[in-house]
Amino acid sequence: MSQSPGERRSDRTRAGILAAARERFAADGYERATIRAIAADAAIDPAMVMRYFGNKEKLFAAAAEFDLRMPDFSALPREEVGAALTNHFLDRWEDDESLKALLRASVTNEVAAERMRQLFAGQLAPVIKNLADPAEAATRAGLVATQALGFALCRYVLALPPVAALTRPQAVAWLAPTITRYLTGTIDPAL
Amino acid sequence: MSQSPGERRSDRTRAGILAAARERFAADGYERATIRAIAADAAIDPAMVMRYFGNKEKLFAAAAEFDLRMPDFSALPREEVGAALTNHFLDRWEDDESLKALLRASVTNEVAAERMRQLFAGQLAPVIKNLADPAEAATRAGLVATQALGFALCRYVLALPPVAALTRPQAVAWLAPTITRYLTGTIDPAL
DNA sequence: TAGCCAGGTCAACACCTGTTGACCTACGGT
DNA sequence: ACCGTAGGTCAACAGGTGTTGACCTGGCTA
Repeated sequence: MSQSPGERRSDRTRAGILAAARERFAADGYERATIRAIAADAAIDPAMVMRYFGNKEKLFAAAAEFDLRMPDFSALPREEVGAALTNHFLDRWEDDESLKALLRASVTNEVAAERMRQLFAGQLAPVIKNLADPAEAATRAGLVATQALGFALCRYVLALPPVAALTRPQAVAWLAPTITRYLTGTIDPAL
Repeated sequence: MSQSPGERRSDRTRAGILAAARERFAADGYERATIRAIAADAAIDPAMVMRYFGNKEKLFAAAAEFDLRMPDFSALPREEVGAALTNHFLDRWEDDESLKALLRASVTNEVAAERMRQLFAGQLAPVIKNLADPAEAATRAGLVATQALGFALCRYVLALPPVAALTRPQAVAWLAPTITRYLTGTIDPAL
């Protein structure tokens, strides 16, 4: 039953399925990405996907596992945090298709939506706790999410021409001040 | 063949189908909203949907027809435009499910995505032409879209708790300065 | 009153989906 | 040489999908 951690032969196919799944989910969303198509991309039988992952939901859960890899910003000067966070988001978005898969799926799939919520509550909010009043961290994380996800949606998913055309420095120049304000702007207690 | 514009008997069912379609598309997205379910909601036979709208894509096109109803902001003092536009977006979002249907669908359906693009290019950008350098209007419209759609996504679709919990005045207080900057902020020509 | 036709029903089609279980195959340990 | 088993194939299932065409029906007009 057990085997020493040298690689099993199945590890490669398992990884292949996951890679294909990430691509398909990212490109097509949850319902249009079919197990048959994913299996075909991985040059494997659809039944293998079931053997390895149980069912489609679990496959998606495995494919959309995602770590924001938030750095520690607390050493940076306060006025640079916004730009650093903005750059980090854009980096993360561009070198890992999982986020696109997660975003596309979370709009119609409740499991994916819940994972999206936990991403911001569990990975972004804690970092913000080190930068601002911890009691306000969740709200500030939510506001950052609106701008980060909105930009990603417009640029990578909808491909709105003027947004897709922005260069990286332009994008950062526009977004960073917004993010900075969401991180550090004062909250009117009268509201 | 022709008939005076007094109401046909079919107008009511046609409207019923459209209302049901809007609800379903808004709640489930394009692929999960089935014609059978829409027909059931409208208490009608699925074949009627086909008779009236031809096919599912055309039904969606009819259900997701949407007018932003942009007011003329040019009379307002410049510093109030951001808040006014923010409020207008929230109003529009909350009293018409078509926008939610369009957003949910546009993430996986290319026709819907194209309609979303035209919404901002055709209805928002022209208004902005009256407020800023017309050459920059498209870019500014795109930036506004990132924040407006991102906020709507987080609040109405994903229901991120901290974003869903914001009161209307709080939401406006946070968003309006962002929108204002996207409308009027200077663009560094060096980028 | 007869007949036409907009408006509506019904059953079926061809296809695609996730999922299952029976079967094959090659290889490592004995 | 043998056989157990991890890894893989194949064909089929049950159910849901968009879509179609044949058929009914009730009210208006001639």
